[in-house]
Amino acid sequence: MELEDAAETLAQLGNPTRLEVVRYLVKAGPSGVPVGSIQKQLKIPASTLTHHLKHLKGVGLLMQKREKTNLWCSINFDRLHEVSDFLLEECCSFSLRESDKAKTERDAA
Amino acid sequence: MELEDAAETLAQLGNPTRLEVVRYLVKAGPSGVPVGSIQKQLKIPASTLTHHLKHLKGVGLLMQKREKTNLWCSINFDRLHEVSDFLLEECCSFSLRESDKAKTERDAA
DNA sequence: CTATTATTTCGATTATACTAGAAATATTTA
DNA sequence: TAAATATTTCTAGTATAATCGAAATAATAG
Repeated sequence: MELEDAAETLAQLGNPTRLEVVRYLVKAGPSGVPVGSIQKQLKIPASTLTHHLKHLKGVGLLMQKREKTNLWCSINFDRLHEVSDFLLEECCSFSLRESDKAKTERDAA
Repeated sequence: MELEDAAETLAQLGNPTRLEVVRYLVKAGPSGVPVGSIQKQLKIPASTLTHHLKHLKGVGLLMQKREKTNLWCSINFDRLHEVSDFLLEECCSFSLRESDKAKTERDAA
């Protein structure tokens, strides 16, 4: 994943309303939920929700599939993993050291 | 990690200049680098860099320590893990299924 | 104290994002 | 076709963020 792409994806995740939607969709699982259900459950005005869904779709985090009058939304878990992986790339060994250091410092206190 | 907190942290990571700084600091490791080194290496104007560092510090991603005239910057790896964990919370089992499904679809094609 | 180096504050410009009501469009059912 | 439901587009106000040059401030060394 390229830096520009990762930054754009993270920026989209960085809006509280959108992150709430993402969390909701993650919990909904692969089958997803209709736009209207998200709107009612999270109490987001329809036009605002559409706006945010467009953003999430734009960075590939959201997949949509029409069924009758409902538009079903689901999270692209692979994409979520990609951005998460970008953040942790090459830092895990350092991270362990930091955690250990922090723990050591806490124990000493 | 709370949603509002995670969103704010992700938003800060969602700026390409800041993400570049973060990546640079991750590679620099726990010992970190002085502000001036970041500025020269990534060719970011000093005032712009200060602005972004303040943001990263504000969400706890950046730690700073003065030594002589230099201000050393290092990444808070634990914090980076926290936000990464928030993204993947409760979605890993789904994610595997999605990946498998995708793989299956590719194999079928 | 002065000079040097490092970093920050100030100020101003420009651009982009969030929000949501009202109206429009799409999709299905009767 | 008409009615009902679901979703999107349009529009506009408001707010916040990114950028960076110039000047100011810190911190050290001589």
